[in-house]
Amino acid sequence: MRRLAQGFYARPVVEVARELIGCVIEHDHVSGVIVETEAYHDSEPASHAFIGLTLRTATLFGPPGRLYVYRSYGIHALMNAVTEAEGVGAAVLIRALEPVDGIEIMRRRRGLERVEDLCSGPGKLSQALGVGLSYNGVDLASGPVAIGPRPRAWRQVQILAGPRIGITKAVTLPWRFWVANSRFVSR
DNA sequence: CATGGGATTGACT
DNA sequence: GTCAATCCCATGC
Repeated sequence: MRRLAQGFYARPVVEVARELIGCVIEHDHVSGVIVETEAYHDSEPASHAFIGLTLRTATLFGPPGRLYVYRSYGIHALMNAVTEAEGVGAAVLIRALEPVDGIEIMRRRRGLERVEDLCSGPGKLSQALGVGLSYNGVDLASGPVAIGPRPRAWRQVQILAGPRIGITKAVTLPWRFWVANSRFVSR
């Protein structure tokens, strides 16, 4: 699969979050189309990067086009694509996929049958793809996880925007994007 | 060194 | 609708 170049990520995070909708994410022959994203930026308190550069946030402040993976609620691995210039802490959380390849592998990893339940949440899709904490910092342009451009059929889909989910600060920013009428978005 | 919170999920009432 | 699981990391003593 042809991959998005680093320049794609080296732009304002909200723009990248919107444009990642419809793109394909792939790991080890398992793949899906991104149908839901959220943007996070160090200027607003919902972002992990808001506290500044620490051991945890180092990947966020690093070069764009890398993967930021962290553990949520002690249980789940959540995946983000790092954006903007090095030194700015900004990333796009991948929140849901429409499964494409390796659906049987996803079912085995998730222990579930329904296709709509495999990747319809940020913790679910990491498990379905087989991506864990050890992937923090890998380069999306050359590493084991790849993101490619929108297939032709996905170039015209309607994208909606609204408030982000599951946060307690900056709750009104409309920085969540999703495909209208998709059965594969979270919730 | 101890503590507290969290960008979630699945099970249960 | 409610709620617990579970662990990494930042912070404070």
